[in-house]
Amino acid sequence: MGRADGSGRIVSSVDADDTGTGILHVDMDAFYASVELLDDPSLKGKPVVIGAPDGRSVVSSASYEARRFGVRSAMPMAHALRLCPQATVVLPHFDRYRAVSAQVMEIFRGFTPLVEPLSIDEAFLDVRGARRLWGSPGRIARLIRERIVAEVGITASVGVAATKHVAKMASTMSKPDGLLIVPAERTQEFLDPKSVRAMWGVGPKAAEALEARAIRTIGDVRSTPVHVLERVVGPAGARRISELARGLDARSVETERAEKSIGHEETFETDVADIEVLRAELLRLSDRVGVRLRRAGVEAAGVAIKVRFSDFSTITRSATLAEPSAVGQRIAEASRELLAGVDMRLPVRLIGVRAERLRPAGSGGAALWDDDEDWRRVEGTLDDALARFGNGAVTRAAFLGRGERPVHLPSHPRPPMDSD
DNA sequence: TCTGGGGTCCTTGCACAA
DNA sequence: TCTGTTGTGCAAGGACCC
Repeated sequence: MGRADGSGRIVSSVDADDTGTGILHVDMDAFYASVELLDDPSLKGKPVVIGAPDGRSVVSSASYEARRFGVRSAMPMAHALRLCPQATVVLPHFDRYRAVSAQVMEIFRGFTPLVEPLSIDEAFLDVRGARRLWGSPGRIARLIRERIVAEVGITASVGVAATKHVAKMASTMSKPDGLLIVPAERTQEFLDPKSVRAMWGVGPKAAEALEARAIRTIGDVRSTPVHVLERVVGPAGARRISELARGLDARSVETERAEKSIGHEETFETDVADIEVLRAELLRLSDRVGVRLRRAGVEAAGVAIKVRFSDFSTITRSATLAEPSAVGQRIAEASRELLAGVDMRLPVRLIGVRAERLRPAGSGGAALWDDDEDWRRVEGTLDDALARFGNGAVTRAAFLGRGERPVHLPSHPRPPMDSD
């Protein structure tokens, strides 16, 4: 598997066993900071913090030199600069990060088409079908790391395992600039002693609740009955962590993922109590959301707003649009109506708009078809439904126009208790 | 210390349809 | 006609991730 190398990370030796593996998790090291160092070599060896130096911003990324002072991502910038006053603060250049990210993802796709980008700086790869061309998963991981350094000039850490969850944990432990391989048969040995906090989906709240019941390691999770875990993290969470603790993770590497919502939010420099300023901000944010919806070729069936008050309490309000839309003006109208229903008891720190329940543009209609056995909802027009199922079979049908609110109808056989 | 912005998923409560 | 049951969708809030 791997050994500690004295710097806090655990890495595998060159000849490490990779039997039974095939999933790679590749994670770029201090990505934004690394790209900035690449573009300005004079920053090398210095503590660098990415973010806005003013007001209410937080740290987006920090070089490993800055991390030695305790600076971490998501830390308020003011706090970071108290810990490390000599740090160089660099404004983020997201377009540049996206370009470098695309370059790295292309390197991945040179080894396997099964690449699932998780965020701008990390991805899962399924290399089980690439053995004949490139060799074992461990060898592929080494080649990928070498190519990223040679062609992009930054470093990445890679976890190699039989499942996504273990691969991700392994890459985290090997950071920075490391490689950790967990052969399939040693998965349990790898997982058992790790803290529950290392598990995907266990954040500070869940970890605290688990630890309060003396469930501190992944091994403890494994030996705790699911019904006990359910009381701590709910039924879905219990099922998930119970399986992950046993090394079970059936999730495959997915190359396609449809966006489910698109939103924008903004924290004001100083809190705002003027409703007209808030309404203007909603229009501005809605316009940006509309542009992104149209670019993506989708419409929103719902709109949600988020309001964070000066005491950091946060509320959300959402509504279904009369008609799915990708027009900023319509989204703004809906947002303003939602805002009108909010109790503005305190000045506002942040306001946001989110378009939800996205669907392909122009697909707002649906035919409802009843053959006396089963209701079905068919995307498209009534004619589409008749063409598909035939006039004779359709005894009742209705068309939901784009302006109509969808009617709730079961898409399954009626339950036995049905009384009509 | 004083908390960004982009998201996803889960839980709870309510309303509705049959 | 009314009621209990069940499935589903919506709304709101919260945890979590990068």
